[in-house]
Amino acid sequence: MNANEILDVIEEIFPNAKCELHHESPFQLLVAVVLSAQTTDESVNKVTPALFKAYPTSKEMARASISNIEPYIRRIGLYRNKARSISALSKDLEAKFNGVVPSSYKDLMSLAGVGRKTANVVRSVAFDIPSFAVDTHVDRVSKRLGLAKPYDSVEKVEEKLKRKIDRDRWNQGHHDFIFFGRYLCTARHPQCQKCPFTSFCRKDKLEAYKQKAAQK
DNA sequence: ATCCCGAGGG
DNA sequence: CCCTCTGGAT
Repeated sequence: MNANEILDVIEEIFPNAKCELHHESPFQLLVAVVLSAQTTDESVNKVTPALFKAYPTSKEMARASISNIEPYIRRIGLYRNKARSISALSKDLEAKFNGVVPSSYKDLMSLAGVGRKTANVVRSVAFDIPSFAVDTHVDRVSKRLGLAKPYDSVEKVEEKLKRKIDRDRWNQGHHDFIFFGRYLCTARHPQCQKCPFTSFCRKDKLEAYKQKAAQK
């Protein structure tokens, strides 16, 4: 089964895969994605309503002190780094881009706390530019399904997925993999009974590789 | 390679 | 108790 066929099957199981981070503007999406690092989006959605009510745009966020931002996001973890990031990011957005979220990798990744993965999500969801963000779910699922090697970096995984999947399916395919990884092919106790791909799954090989890499 | 870090699930 | 959650900067 090739990558496009795998997507066909996943879309039968999860017909409504989409971005689940609540936001009302590209700026709010950008902040929500930064907050989502190592955190479930469900947790992010619990804190963003109050945060965005207090600071709806980069203008208000840039004026807030970090110590005023922290209480809003403390519950999601990594909160000091994240408060510092969204403060600096908002100030930069005002100063360099007049508060308008840019769409190029170069401009997006020049912002505090924004790396390749966050830039890809913003490009895809806010601007509908074909992109393929590789996060923990996409990385794990791609390697279990044999679309990437266990030792591939996230950059290499992104490159391979973009090569193997039709360009007009990149944005939807990203969310398909996320839903598959979040709700079926989970990290800890995947529901292999419900999985249509067990005949070629490489979960065991991936875990063996990780074991080996963890020693030393 | 390590650190940041709280919440929720098993 | 232990693991995982749409990472990024140092």
